[in-house]
Amino acid sequence: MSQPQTAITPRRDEDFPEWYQQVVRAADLAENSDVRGCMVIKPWGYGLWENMQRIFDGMLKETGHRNAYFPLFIPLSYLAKEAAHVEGFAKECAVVTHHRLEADGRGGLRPAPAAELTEPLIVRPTSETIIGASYAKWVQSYRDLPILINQWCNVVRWEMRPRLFLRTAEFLWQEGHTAHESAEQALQETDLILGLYEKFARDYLALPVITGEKSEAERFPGAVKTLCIEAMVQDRKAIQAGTSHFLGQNFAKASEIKFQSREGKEEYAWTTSWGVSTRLIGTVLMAHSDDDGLILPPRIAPAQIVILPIAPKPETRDAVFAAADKLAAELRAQTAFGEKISVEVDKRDIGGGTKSWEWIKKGVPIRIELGPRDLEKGTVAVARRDRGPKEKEFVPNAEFVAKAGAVLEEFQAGLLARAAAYRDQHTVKIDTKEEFYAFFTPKSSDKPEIHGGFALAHWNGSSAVEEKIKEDLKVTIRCIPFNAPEEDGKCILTGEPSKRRVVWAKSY
RNA sequence: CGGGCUGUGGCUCAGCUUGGUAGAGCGCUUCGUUCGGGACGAAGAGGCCGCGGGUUCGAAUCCCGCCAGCCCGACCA
Repeated sequence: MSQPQTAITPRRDEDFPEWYQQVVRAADLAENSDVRGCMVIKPWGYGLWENMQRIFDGMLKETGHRNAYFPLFIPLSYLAKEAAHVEGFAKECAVVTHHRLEADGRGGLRPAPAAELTEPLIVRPTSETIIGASYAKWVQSYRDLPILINQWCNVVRWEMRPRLFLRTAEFLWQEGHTAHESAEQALQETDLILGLYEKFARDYLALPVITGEKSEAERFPGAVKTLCIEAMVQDRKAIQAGTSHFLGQNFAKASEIKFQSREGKEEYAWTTSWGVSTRLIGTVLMAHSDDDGLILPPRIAPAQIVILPIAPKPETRDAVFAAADKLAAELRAQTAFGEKISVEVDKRDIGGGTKSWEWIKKGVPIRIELGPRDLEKGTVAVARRDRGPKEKEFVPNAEFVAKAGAVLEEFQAGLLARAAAYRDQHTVKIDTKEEFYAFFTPKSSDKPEIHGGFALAHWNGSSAVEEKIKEDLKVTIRCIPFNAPEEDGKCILTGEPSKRRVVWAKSY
């Protein structure tokens, strides 16, 4: 029987979206549920999320934030308080209208007409308004500020075109909501959080991201200023991996968050909000994985090392299993990144090759095979997920235990370097309209190949230009990057003068 | 919500044009041989053919309606 050359079909270069779906499935991360647009996150995928939560939650705590929890349901009238906010979210809200069911006389159930709510509730698409209502009660004086609260929760946005992790009707995220005495302090908070997001993405998810500000067209509904981190994934599209919003006094006015200032005057508070979601899982997948499946950064892998006992003969089984457990215990006593190494021993009675391939597809950084011959020689067979699937190295047992942490750290650094090199390779300065259009136009239009990337090009600052380019090419401004030097140039479309290049790309 | 396509064991699909008692591969169970890289053989389990109606002696197959999913457009973390 002839095996496919790669564990995942199709390959990335053949059909990237389909490849993505197959990797999600092969890695056992999640599956579609019977409810359209909603996903079941399976233990391996949820383990990733738990690690992300633990890490980022720690970063928030260190910077003075505390967790709280606000209701899932929001009175319809709350959403209506901020005009731009309504505009942005009204189209995708789930609405609760009844509080009881009754028999419909045909063996089924229906909402009881007598139990209709006087005011419908919406399922939160985000919580600015309901949290604002609480803050309005909590804040009287400048002495009550700042309020620095975060919540981990689910939200619902009724999406038309769901894709596992990237865009689902229900998703998990954290949303931070802060209120401050001055615009400066709120802006500082917005910057602080963006910095945390960048660090989290780079140091833990191995994602090199561009930080910057969104153009008006891409701004959060109701925000004065939206900052973001943008990553490039392997089809060279951009993906917004996290956003931090300066809300000015828009939501404070809508929710009546007022306080008496140091000067004794009544003033509106200045608020921020910011979030990252389970979309990060999809981002990590698309940034690092290959044609054999998922590749996980060790710092977030639910298991960093898996031990596969090779017990061909029943009589060697007990000895091999015992040795595997012993090795696991020794490895767990070691550290990587200053934390205990996580190790799993897979004793399931299935074919050795099949088992190996399962873990390859799940993206475990290091696989250890331990068989009878190793016991005799005191070695282990080490395979790394960032090398070929059949490459393995026989290493003295003690030596591997001693250097396991260092290997994981090197693995993590390698992923980041590879992703950064890929991004840099596909980030180009473009100065003419012709070149710009050529860059973003695939050679085969019916089945577009992977093309494009990040284009750094000048822009006159007008939304009309953005709109035109979006219409022509489906390309948008991902951000106005912070690190870009000022330079004189001409708008890519109009030729008008421009002071700075912005990042253009197709996006998720 | 508009346009195109598809609904058949857990999964991927054939069968439908030309109606005649449900098929394959993978997966699953058991037994045996294997086992240091997706093993092989044998025997099994599993399906109101998306739902409802119609035509017919007879419908997975033809007709009508509905529902769901996928792809393409407008929206989005």
